[in-house]
Amino acid sequence: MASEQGLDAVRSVLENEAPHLLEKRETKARREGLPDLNNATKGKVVLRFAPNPNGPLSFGHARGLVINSTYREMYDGEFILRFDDTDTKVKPPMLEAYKQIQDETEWLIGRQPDRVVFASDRIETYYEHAANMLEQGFGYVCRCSAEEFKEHRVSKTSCPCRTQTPQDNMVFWTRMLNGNFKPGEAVVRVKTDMTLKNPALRDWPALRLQDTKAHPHPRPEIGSTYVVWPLLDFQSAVEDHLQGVTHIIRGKDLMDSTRKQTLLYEHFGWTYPETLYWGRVKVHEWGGFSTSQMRNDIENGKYSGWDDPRLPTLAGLKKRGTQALALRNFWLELGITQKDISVPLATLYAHNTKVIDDDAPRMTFVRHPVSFDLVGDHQDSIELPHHPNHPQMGVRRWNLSNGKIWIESEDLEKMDLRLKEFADVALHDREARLESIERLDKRPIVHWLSDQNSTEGVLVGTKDDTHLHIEGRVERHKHPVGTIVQLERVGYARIMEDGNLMLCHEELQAE
RNA sequence: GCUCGUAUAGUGUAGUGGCCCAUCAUGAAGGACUCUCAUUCCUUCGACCCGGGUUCAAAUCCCGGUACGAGCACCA
Repeated sequence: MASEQGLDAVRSVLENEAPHLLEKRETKARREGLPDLNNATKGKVVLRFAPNPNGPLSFGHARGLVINSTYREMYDGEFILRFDDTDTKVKPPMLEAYKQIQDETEWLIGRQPDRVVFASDRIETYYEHAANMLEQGFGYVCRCSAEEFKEHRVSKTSCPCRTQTPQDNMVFWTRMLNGNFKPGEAVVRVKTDMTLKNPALRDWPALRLQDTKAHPHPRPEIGSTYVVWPLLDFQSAVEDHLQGVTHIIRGKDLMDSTRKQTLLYEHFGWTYPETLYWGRVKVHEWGGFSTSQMRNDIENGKYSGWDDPRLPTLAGLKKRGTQALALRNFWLELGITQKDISVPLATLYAHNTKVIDDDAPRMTFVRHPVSFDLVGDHQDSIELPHHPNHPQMGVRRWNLSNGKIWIESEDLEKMDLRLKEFADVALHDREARLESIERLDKRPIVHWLSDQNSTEGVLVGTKDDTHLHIEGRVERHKHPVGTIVQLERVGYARIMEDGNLMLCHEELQAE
């Protein structure tokens, strides 16, 4: 009917016979941004992000920062940055990382955290809760070796220490604090249930001993002060409660941690925060990087530092010109699904391009340049816009009075070229003969450089795990260090401290 | 092995029983604009892991299978 009499005819029939069918269907709106939090009241939400400062922040850390701080904005709540620096041997903190992480946090989320907490400043507080736990009988000092306890965990049997009286436990606890035990000889456990289905939850360890003489804490004010240190599950659980954290959003690798901590909260009579998890994210182009592996590779010279652009650190990404907003948009788009995913860098680059293109002045870089002499009448100078879509950004003026120009060697295959914004030329030997100022035909348009307005320069970048190093001529400019420019026909680049250019989005041209 | 979790286009993502022959982005291909292989815009391509069940109705709920991931550290 619609095809024969038109839609209007159909409509009029419906109006008469079934008007309700014409009512606008309410289409499900695609959800914008992050989903609502459970049990969240505006103004009362407290979130935290708790990295170990054993190195600067990496790409993956950005997720925790972005998601948590975005919820802070959504609910007008509080965001805590907490340094979980309670291990001095396996993953020892790095002193410089404390400040760097705070700086990077501010860079990424655009504001300072509402609170900054150092776990290593709060050891006495954790002790109080440990003592409390022992006195109340839901914790005990276990003097079994790790191997011995493992057998108990597997066989669902209690170890001999489990039935000690609170008094005995307090005696052992004091001896732990006094350094009468060596690391490995005693540990404080939370009494749960040795028959729990999940073996990970059975009487889990809460505090242990560390040889802080041999491995002092890197913060000088802490150093070797303490020998008893809380483990993550205990420290984090107690601190979350003390700080009034209402929502925890973290990796699903910590799901069992939530269960362990919930058991502890039950003992203390506390209510566990709402918890959300995200799955693992891999980037196609990056293998597995661990903080300790990166540290090794930096020390042995494989990478130039934490800001080596080949590294998935925030510092490395920043050096390549990745914008904080692009990173935020990227993580917000992924959301908080529990799926394990693998994303290509192209996705991050797409976000970055959107952020930078409007503000990126155009510049010219001629790779593998070949010089030509202009032959024919031409003006002494030309003007080029800084940005084709934004005339208000002004123009750059090139001087052509010495008649010498540079062209990319890759463009020489064609003899007839259009020098962008200038003239049609024909190449012969090292001469570029002017054929027309007006564009007359469809010959390819190439970028080029006036000799007087360019210097030798280097374009660097990365290709997989190697450096890209392209010699060429770079246009003279007055942009400050750090400016993101667009090298026409080449790509976006960041102006570096040494005056060279760093490609923002690796890929193309394996040279 | 035990425990837990997840499965929607190439890659991500929306979707919590009917508005879904499935959203949005990215990607790829084509096109418009442009004196950049940029930006912007348009078009096209492409998916509900498998098998049962519940229901008038299932991507959505249940069960089973499969796949992938994580935890079972005196690391975080």
